[in-house]
Amino acid sequence: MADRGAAGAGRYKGRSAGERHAERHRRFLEAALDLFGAGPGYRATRVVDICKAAGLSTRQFYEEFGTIEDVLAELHLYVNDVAQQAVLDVLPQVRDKPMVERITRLLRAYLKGAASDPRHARIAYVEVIGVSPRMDRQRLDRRAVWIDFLTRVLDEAIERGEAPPGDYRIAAAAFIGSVNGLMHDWVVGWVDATADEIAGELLQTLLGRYRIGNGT
Amino acid sequence: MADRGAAGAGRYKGRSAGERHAERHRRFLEAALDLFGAGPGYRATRVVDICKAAGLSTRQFYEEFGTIEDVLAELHLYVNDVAQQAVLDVLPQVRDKPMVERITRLLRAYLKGAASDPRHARIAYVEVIGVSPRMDRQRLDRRAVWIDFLTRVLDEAIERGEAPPGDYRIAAAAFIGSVNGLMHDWVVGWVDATADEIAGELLQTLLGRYRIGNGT
DNA sequence: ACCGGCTGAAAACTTCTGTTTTCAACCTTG
DNA sequence: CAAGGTTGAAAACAGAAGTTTTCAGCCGGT
Repeated sequence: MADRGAAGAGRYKGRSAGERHAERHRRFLEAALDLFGAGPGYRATRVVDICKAAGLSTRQFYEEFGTIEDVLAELHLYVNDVAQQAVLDVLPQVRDKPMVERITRLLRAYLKGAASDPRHARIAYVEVIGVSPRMDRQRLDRRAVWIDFLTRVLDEAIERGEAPPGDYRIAAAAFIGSVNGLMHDWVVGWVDATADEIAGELLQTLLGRYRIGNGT
Repeated sequence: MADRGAAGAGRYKGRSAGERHAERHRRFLEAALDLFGAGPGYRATRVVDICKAAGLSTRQFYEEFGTIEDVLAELHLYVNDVAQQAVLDVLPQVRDKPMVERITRLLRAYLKGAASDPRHARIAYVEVIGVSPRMDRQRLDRRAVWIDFLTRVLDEAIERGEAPPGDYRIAAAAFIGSVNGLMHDWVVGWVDATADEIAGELLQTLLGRYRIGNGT
């Protein structure tokens, strides 16, 4: 009885089990990004479609994910992270700028991060909607982060006297709703406008609502 | 060979075939309004659930509707009609009022018509989203009507000098997106606010965006 | 009272997908 | 080069709904 267990998590084609694992995970995610974001969409995509696009088998799919919804959830977190990182990247550059410019640049950074890849935009604003209580929960969690962020920025605008004081909790939630609503309509092609026009429109909405610039 | 065909579309329990037909149609719709709008929702409702709630059989269901989606489509048109009628009802009363008051009352009327029955609100802002290309088409059609209406009201505000002139086509689309986005979040419980607060918020957004009142 | 349409419940049938299993070919290690 | 893990494709299996059919009983006209 030789040491059979030694081959347990053996190497294969030069890579370790974990590496092969991660590689397939990535291939599944990329296939799903195409299918969900530029193909038939989440609802119309079957497990076998993802497998075919990834060049892998269903058995391997179930080795990586529990359900197809897990794939969507992971993609949702990912596209959100990309947008968030885009905002964080410009944050230090606008620290000492006047509020109007600051908000303009932050908003532009967000939209660039969220929507320069149309597949990302479709997943973030269209495909994740109305899927399940679990996905709703994840969306709500992410939304809470953005509301916090927006609230902090606005509070500072008030402190600096660049916006009239007041309680903007509902207004912040409303603006997030506006972004989601407009972006949805834009992504599905109901609004005929360029990305810049969309950004300008959201900016007008935000500045107009908070009367930023004329701190009465 | 007597006149057998005479019994063709006979009466039954005092009502004609058409009346019995219409009655069942109505019962299916009411059951679905409850299930979609206050129960498990459209996605989680099965044909047998509607039948059970309506006290009818699946065979009768398929005599009235082709698919469960037809039921949703009919309810969507209905709840939209209710909201539209609410707006049309106040229109004559605000003809000669100043713009701020006019828009305030129209918006309040809309929200009252669309959301005083929570089942209606849920169907209009939540359940119809992301269902199918066919439902998307119907949503788009209804949305176009609202954009037309809003554009007409705003053009008149400009004519009267109560808003600065400009091209507001994108802005109108954006506002509709805002309404849908905020109402969605509110209906699913993500925004903790009263109906009046929601109305006030949307009003601030609209007036702020269009600078209504100070026709520069 | 009888005949035939109408009703409502249940069963049967169908289709679509998700999920698991099988199997032959393939790699790596000892 | 033999043994045993690894892979990928296909087949088998399972389950949930949608949809159609059946059938016993009810109703209304002749």
